[in-house]
Order: sequence, then structure tokens, then C-alpha cells
Amino acid sequence: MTRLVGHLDLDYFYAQVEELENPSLRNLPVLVCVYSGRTGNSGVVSTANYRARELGVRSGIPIAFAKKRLAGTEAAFIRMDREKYAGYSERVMEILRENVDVMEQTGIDEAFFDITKRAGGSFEAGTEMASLIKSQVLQRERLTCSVGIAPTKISAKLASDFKKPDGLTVVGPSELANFMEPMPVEKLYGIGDKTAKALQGAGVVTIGDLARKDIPQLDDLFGQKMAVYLHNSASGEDDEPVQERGKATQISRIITLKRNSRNQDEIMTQLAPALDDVHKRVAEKGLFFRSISVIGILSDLSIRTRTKTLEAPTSDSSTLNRATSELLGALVGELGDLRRVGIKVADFEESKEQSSLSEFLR
DNA sequence: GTATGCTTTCGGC
DNA sequence: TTACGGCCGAAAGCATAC
Repeated sequence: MTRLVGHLDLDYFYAQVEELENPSLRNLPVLVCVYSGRTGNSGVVSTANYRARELGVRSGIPIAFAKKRLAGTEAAFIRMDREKYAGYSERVMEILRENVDVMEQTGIDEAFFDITKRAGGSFEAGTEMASLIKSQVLQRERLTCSVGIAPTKISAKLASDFKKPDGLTVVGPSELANFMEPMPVEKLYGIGDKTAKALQGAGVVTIGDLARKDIPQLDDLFGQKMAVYLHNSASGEDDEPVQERGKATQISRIITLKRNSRNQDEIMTQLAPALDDVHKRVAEKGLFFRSISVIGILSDLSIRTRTKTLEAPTSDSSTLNRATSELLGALVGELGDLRRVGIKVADFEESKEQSSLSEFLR
């Protein structure tokens, strides 16, 4: 049975929210930035609106670089406000949830959904539903999004990416092969620079090239698991179901140090608010964690981590602080100066009250 | 060989 | 000339047990 899978992506999300709240920004280059606090311009661009993209500024580049690129224009540099965007995101996801059979949020600004049932398997009906979702998001939240409808998750994501902003692309089963074939392989989820290079060596440039390779050929290059994944993805036969995501599996916080340092006290002082924040978020959700990691980023921006797994889950802040201190010591001992440092907790269990409740219900 | 668990790195947005 | 965040989930890598 052919599925109707959808993918929704909020257009240049953070920057669009800023435009929405301040319409005078609409025709300017708008950059939502993460300021690290080290120097005035230290940090990166998180999201750029389309006007800024036309001028060569995109997400991930240093703010100082963007400043140079946009010298002489009236560009708006805006500090990122994640909580604000999360509010908009939650309301949009709720609209989506009301209109689909199953939905799977995969980021703050995107989600997969399945409408096979309520569209009765019809792509015409599916198109109407996608249209309705888009207009509800626009009416209720004043935001545009791009939506794709196709038979699988991978093809739905390609479809939402096909026309943006404010796009709606529907790819029925009979059009699927022609739609995917000409696209470069790196458009496929899970194929980055490294895999794309390796594929290019084997004469594979487009998704169509990849679909024509058989599994044994790919097995030699990438191993069996990856071979099957690549083959199915490129052939439009990926069968990953759309599934509601459960609770978060990790909670982390990373900061940039005022200056590079290997001094444990100096680092712990700056890390303390992040530790408090992580502990607060864990407590709010009633979680117990068993794994604690310290993340260190060196001056060359490479990332190193050290992890400690506890005997038993805890929510105790002094345990968190002690373990962090210990892991940090190990990390700076081996690596020397750090530029940024972070803390992560994971391997969650429900709080005792909740687990006895679920036991009782069972 | 296979399943499992833990640590580290990778890659998307 | 250089410039450089903060999250998340999953894969990869490795060890151990059977």
C-alpha cells in the first residue's frame, strides 16, 4: 500500500519570526546570530533570510565575515532568542498534529507526518490537506512553510526542499523515480561530503546513478548496512515509518570561555550557570540521568568528550557538579587549553514517582 | 558470530 | 588576512559476555 508521507519545514525560521515581530525588517538582510560573548562580534550566523542569502550570507558563517559581506547595506543583526522561537514552533507543531494521522518532529522547525489514512490513500486528497495545513499555519501563526508530500520519508524531505520558501510539492508514486533521479546524491539524508566523495569515485553523482548500483557493489565500498540503506534510499523504497518521538534522550549546554584556558577553577566558574541550567531542565522534566559528559572544544574547533556512567540514576546537582569537575580535569589534563566547554546528561529514567505510577497502571 | 553496553565522534539544523 | 554556536539524535568504534 502506497503511503502518503509529508515533510514540513518552516522557512528560514528564526529570521522569519523576527520579520514577523518587526515588519520593517522585511526588505532588509536579516541575520539571527549567536553571540559567544568573547568579543563584540564573536559568534556565528544561525539563520539568514533570503535577502541576506542573495548577498552571500548563510547560516554557519562567522558574524565578522557576514559584517564584511554586508558592509554598506542596512542589514539587521539580531541576537538569537531560542525560547521565543520554541513558542512559535510548539504552536505550529500543534496545528500539524491536529491535521495528520501521525507526526514526528525532527527539529525546532521541521517535522514528518503521515496522512495515508485520512487521505484514503489519495494524493489528490493529500494535496488538499497539505494546502490546508499551510494556510492554517499562515492564518494562525503568520508563518510560511514549505511542504512536501511523497510516498516515503526520504522523498517527502526532498519534496519539501524542492520549492521554497512557501512551497508545496507533491510527488506521487508514478512520478517518484523521475523526480529523484537527477538530484545530486548528497541531497539524500545521511550522505555528507565524505560519502559523496566516495560515491563519486565509483561514478555515482546523481540519485539515479546510485539507484542503478546493486547492493553487492555498494557492499564492497560501504559495508552491508550502509549498502542496503543507500540502495533503498535512492530507489524510493525506504520504509522508515513516521513515528511520534518519545521524550528527549539528552540535555546539554555549551558555552564559549572568555579566553582559552586549561585552568579548572577558571573553567568551572564560567561553566556553573550552564550546570545549573542543565540541572534545572532535568528537574523540570522529572528525569533521572545515569550518564554525564563533559564536552571540550579546542582552539582548532575540534571536539573531544569524556563520559562517566553512574551506578544508579540520579537527579542530584552535587553529583553532577562533582562528576563534571572530575571529567573536566581529565579532559584538560590530556588536551590542554579549551576554547569552549559543555556539559551533557543522558541515559534518562523516569522519576521514581512516575515509574511506580506506571507500574501500578500496568 | 552475535548481542549488548559504553564512549566518542559525526552530521543536521 | 582572519574571522567560528549551541543544540540535538544517531552512527561508529570498541570491549565484553555468551
